[in-house]
Amino acid sequence: MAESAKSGDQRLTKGAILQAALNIVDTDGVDALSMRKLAGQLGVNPMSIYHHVENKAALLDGLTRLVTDGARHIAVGEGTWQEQLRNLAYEFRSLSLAHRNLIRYAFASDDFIQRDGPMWRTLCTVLRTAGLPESEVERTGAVLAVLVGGLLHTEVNGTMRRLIGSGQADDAGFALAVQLLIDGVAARV
Amino acid sequence: MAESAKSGDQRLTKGAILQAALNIVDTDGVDALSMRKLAGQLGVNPMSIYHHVENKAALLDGLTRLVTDGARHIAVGEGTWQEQLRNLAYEFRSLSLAHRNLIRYAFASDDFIQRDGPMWRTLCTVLRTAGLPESEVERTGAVLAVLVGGLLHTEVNGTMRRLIGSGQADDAGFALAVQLLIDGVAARV
DNA sequence: ACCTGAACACCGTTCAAGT
DNA sequence: ACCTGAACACCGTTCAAGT
Repeated sequence: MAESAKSGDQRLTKGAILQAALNIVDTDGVDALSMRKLAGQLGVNPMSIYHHVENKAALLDGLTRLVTDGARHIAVGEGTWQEQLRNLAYEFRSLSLAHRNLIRYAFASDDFIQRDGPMWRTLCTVLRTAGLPESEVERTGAVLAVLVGGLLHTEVNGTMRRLIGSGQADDAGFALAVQLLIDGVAARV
Repeated sequence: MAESAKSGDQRLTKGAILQAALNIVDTDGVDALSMRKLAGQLGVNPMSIYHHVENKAALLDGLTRLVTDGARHIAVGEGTWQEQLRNLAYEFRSLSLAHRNLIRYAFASDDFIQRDGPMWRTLCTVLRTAGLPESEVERTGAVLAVLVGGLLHTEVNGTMRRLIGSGQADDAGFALAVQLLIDGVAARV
């Protein structure tokens, strides 16, 4: 189990570091990630890591970027703006659920939702095709991004499941929330 | 500045511990709170604290409960259900903004939004008077609680201000979001 | 009952020294 | 250029000893 990824390449690379770190975070959470444990996992001196990564914060940043790069290829479909909005929300969701522990950490930081990121731009485009006045597009986009983000944050940390006592709590809660938001937008076009 | 709260009472009390801890969190953030620094602030041996508080996690829990106890006295007014919902949201907001650093931490935990807490109960009551079918009250309540919570989380951590580049970004964003949610609920009654 | 000092098992990070 | 060991300045927490 330990001493992974050390067979062919004796050189330590940033990619290997990120991969091992993501592994720890995915299985044991962000709190379980320490430079020392990560080094142990890589079979390397703890200080070697600092030659490829500035510090622990930068490492976590790199992890977040690695995982959210999947957002660069979002297809929103050709349906109505309601369907496009729903698709976008579900894209955001599956991206978040793929690495729950990391995303839970990322939401706590203050720069997770990126202005002018691919997701943001798509969202604004959809709102424009919905017929929202240009002066309201950005503000509404920000609010929607933040609301869906918060929604996913509570799904990922288990709050949603706790509040709704049912089996399909997360799916049902997310679907209801998205529908509610779409209705809210519809009232403003 | 240091050695505060040690004049009359030589006995260490849980109340004094919580107060000093809240002070540190309010001014320097949750990460700046350590048992050792807290003890220094109280002019006491770090280990003395453990006679009044089980551990650091319990201390932070106590802090959260201390601050959110204000929710016990929420008045929602006599207006329409829309006005009541808006009032409730703004009560939640002022409670959150009073201790930004602590609330920022609390949102990251998985048990901040309490089912059957005073806020939850009020929310469900308002939804019933709005005419929402009983079978949907709890689920809708959960979703609204979670959405407003996420909204406040991003206001408190600065995301909202960053996404909307204006001066009154937080106020405008919150108002818009709440109106959008109310419209969403209106579409379901 | 309450307080304390020493100690344990950890952290992130710096820095000088090695190859 | 990359790696490493020792060291610094911190953590939370346990435990035996004091009053």
